Amino acid sequence: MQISRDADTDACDVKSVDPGKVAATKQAIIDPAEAAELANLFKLLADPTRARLLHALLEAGELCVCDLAQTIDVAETSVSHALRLLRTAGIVRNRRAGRMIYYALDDAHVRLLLDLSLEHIRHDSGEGR
Amino acid sequence: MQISRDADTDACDVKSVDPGKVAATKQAIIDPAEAAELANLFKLLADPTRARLLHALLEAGELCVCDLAQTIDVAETSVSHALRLLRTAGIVRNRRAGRMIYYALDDAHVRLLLDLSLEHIRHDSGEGR
DNA sequence: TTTTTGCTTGCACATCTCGTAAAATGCTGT
DNA sequence: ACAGCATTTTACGAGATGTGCAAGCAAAAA
Repeated sequence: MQISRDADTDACDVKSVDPGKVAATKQAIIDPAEAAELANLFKLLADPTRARLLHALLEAGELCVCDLAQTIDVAETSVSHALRLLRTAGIVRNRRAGRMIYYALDDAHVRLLLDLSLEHIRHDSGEGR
Repeated sequence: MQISRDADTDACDVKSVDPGKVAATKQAIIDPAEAAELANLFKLLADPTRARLLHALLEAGELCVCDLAQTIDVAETSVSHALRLLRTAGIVRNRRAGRMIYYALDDAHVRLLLDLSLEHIRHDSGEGR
């Protein structure tokens, strides 16, 4: 069980139980940059307010900020802050109509993510760990 | 469909632009408890270390902690912390073999989420909105 | 014009999260 | 028993995050 010393990815002596598998997996997985991007996407969904906001838009199609705030029962300021993040990330889109601003979902992948994860938690509910 | 003023959900005078849509959406979306659960699921994926960890397990099938740490190039302690969260949430499963502990994915939904979101960031790269 | 309405932004604060270091646990081999 | 290794746990500090308040802005109403 000698340890490969060539190290195509790392420099000195590191102990691996299965160096071959490590090397193979190492180049199969996403790089740190992609991982950060992926994490940022999930971070946007990882907040109750934003999750409900997105779900509301998924159901209603389009809503102005005040109705959105009322729907999820959160202060308008919070909603605005949340929407800003989602807008910057390209997940929602907004349209001005007079003094109101209507928001809508603008990302097909996010719809799927929401649906899939809803299914997940609903199937898992009631299971102890 | 006139708007009921009794307010089954809110108390006093709140201004809605489209009260009907608000009421309809309000009962169609997830409640705060489910939203929190959903957010917690996404929180687990919303970290570069955990994302790469999961992706590594997705590719390799099963790996011990030290190999996992080496694969994603992170200190074993950090990996252990990350795995604890994933294990508690039921996303990964572990098996002891001698002094090593092997981890593997234990959630089909999470596989789909990972794949779907990878597709997302790979399709969106370089696209402006 | 001035006022009001709908929304956004900047700031302060409390809270949470992640990684590191150090100590503890559990298993193997001598 | 003891030493050594793989992993976990605890404690702690730096950084990030969500929310409310108050001020700012833009469009409609007076």
